[in-house]
Amino acid sequence: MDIEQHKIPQATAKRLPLYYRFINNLHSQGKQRVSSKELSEAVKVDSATIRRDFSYFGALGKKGYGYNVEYLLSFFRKTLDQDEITKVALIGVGNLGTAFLHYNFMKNNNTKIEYAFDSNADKVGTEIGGVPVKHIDELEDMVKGDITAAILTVPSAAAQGITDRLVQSGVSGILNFTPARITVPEHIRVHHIDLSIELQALVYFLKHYPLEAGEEQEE
Amino acid sequence: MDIEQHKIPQATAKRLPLYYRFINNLHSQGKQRVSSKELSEAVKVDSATIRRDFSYFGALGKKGYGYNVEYLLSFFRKTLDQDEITKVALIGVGNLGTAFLHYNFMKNNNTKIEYAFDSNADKVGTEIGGVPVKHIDELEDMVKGDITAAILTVPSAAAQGITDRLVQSGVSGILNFTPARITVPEHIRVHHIDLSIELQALVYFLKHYPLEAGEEQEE
DNA sequence: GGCAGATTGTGAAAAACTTAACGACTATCT
DNA sequence: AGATAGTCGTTAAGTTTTTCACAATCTGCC
Ligand SMILES: NC(=O)c1ccc[n+]([C@@H]2O[C@H](COP(=O)([O-])OP(=O)(O)OC[C@H]3O[C@@H](n4cnc5c(N)ncnc54)[C@H](O)[C@@H]3O)[C@@H](O)[C@H]2O)c1
Ligand SMILES: NC(=O)c1ccc[n+]([C@@H]2O[C@H](COP(=O)([O-])OP(=O)(O)OC[C@H]3O[C@@H](n4cnc5c(N)ncnc54)[C@H](O)[C@@H]3O)[C@@H](O)[C@H]2O)c1
Repeated sequence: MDIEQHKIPQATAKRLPLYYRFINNLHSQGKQRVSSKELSEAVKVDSATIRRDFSYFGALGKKGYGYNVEYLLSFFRKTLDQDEITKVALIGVGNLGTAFLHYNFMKNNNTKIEYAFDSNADKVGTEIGGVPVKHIDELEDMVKGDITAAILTVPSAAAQGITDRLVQSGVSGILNFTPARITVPEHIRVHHIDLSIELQALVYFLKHYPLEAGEEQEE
Repeated sequence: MDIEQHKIPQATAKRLPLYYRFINNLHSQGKQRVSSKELSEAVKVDSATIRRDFSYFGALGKKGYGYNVEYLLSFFRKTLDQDEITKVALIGVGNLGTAFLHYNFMKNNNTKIEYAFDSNADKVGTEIGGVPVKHIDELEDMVKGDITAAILTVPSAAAQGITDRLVQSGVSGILNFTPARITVPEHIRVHHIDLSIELQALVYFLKHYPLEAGEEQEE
């Protein structure tokens, strides 16, 4: 299973959850079939790209017909491992961390925030959005063996230190919201989401890349 | 100025704010010069890529020496228009919106959230993080002519409706945090930041693309 | 049963992006 | 002064991703 999976381009892999969500929507609406063109309009991805993406998994559709929503859904559910839940920890229950805890990532999602951690005694012991907030000293004990990935929303000065501890505790992926570019061993995957940079980049594009008719949109 | 700017690859443009931030840090630390290799370690971008990126703007460095931090900083400040402030509005003062309001985007940044808007009467009239919260009915009046971009943090059901009103009011860029893929006229730029998808994609990569020594990290 | 129209899957081309490699140059040490 | 250890800018190669365009083939209808 894993050998063939490796053939799937990373760009495609990143779009899979997006496809999954929209197929899910269609299914809830009772739609039976969908074409790459329709899907394209909904998710704002070129229809040829969608067909190409799907084709990496074999022939999911039927010529002249399109894709069967039910079949597509069950296929993606399997492919995205929607049936097993991945446990996640969140570190840093501040403004951003609290917002995430209130948000139910489980909805349409195979991930669950099991624990949150903070160094602030006022927050420890509370429960936010159904997630218990633990003291950061308990990090290693709670995470070890159980938690696959971590969401990092601590102040940037603390980012590297916490990262090292997460790595020590066996976490294999980190979603880093701090502006710090953290250093990790090679087998650990880090995705950076840098909100200030996103905003600045948008503004830069507005000024320097005025959109003409027919131009591209970004992710 | 704009004609030549268009030669800069989008991938490069997205990295500029990142470079700017780190150059700023170096400058604060009193560092005089920096090499592409050092910068590479700090921002986790290949040093060849950095040299290539910088070279789109001409010869910013000196062979055998590196880059002068002071010069680099002033160059990027100019290029990223750090001297003029771009006014931004935030729509939807919920969990996520509130977190953003508390965060000072002005710090190291040329953007300022001028107003926030919400439909909830309890929130209207308050001030969060120094930003006044207005009623959504005032959107058109406040935004018109004054605001360049908007941060969208409303429930996804409201996203398209608010988007249409933003477009009507002359906003030219939207940072969309809702899962809805909004439709806009061609001259409007939308960047989607879809946090659920980011988390799901990370998990997918962990399962299907285990990192070997020497492999790549994602943004 | 057959035909018009729709839509896929994909080969091939193009575009976009990254990386390697190296000539030219700087700074510093002996 | 000459040797040594960097370092840039850039050319060229490599890689990844997107897009075009169309034969193959299925649907839906008559
Ligand atoms: N809030 C935003 O909109 C926003 C935007 C962009 C980036 N960020 C980044 O996200 C991160 C969090 O931002 P925030 O606004 O939520 O900050 P915050 O100060 O509100 O929250 C940080 C939390 O981390 C906790 N903390 C501090 N040190 C800790 C440690 N060593 N171990 C465990 N917990 C610790 C604090 O007690 C606090 O609760 C920051 O790095 C910030 O730069 C935030
Ligand atoms: N909170 C998260 O961590 C998170 C994560 C991923 C995605 N999102 C997305 O971000 C968006 C906001 O999430 P949230 O958790 O902040 O939701 P929320 O419900 O806490 O906040 C939404 C806010 O928008 C306001 N609102 C509703 N309709 C409005 C309208 N027509 N005009 C103006 N304001 C209106 C509400 O009063 C509320 O204050 C949602 O689309 C959500 O899916 C949030």
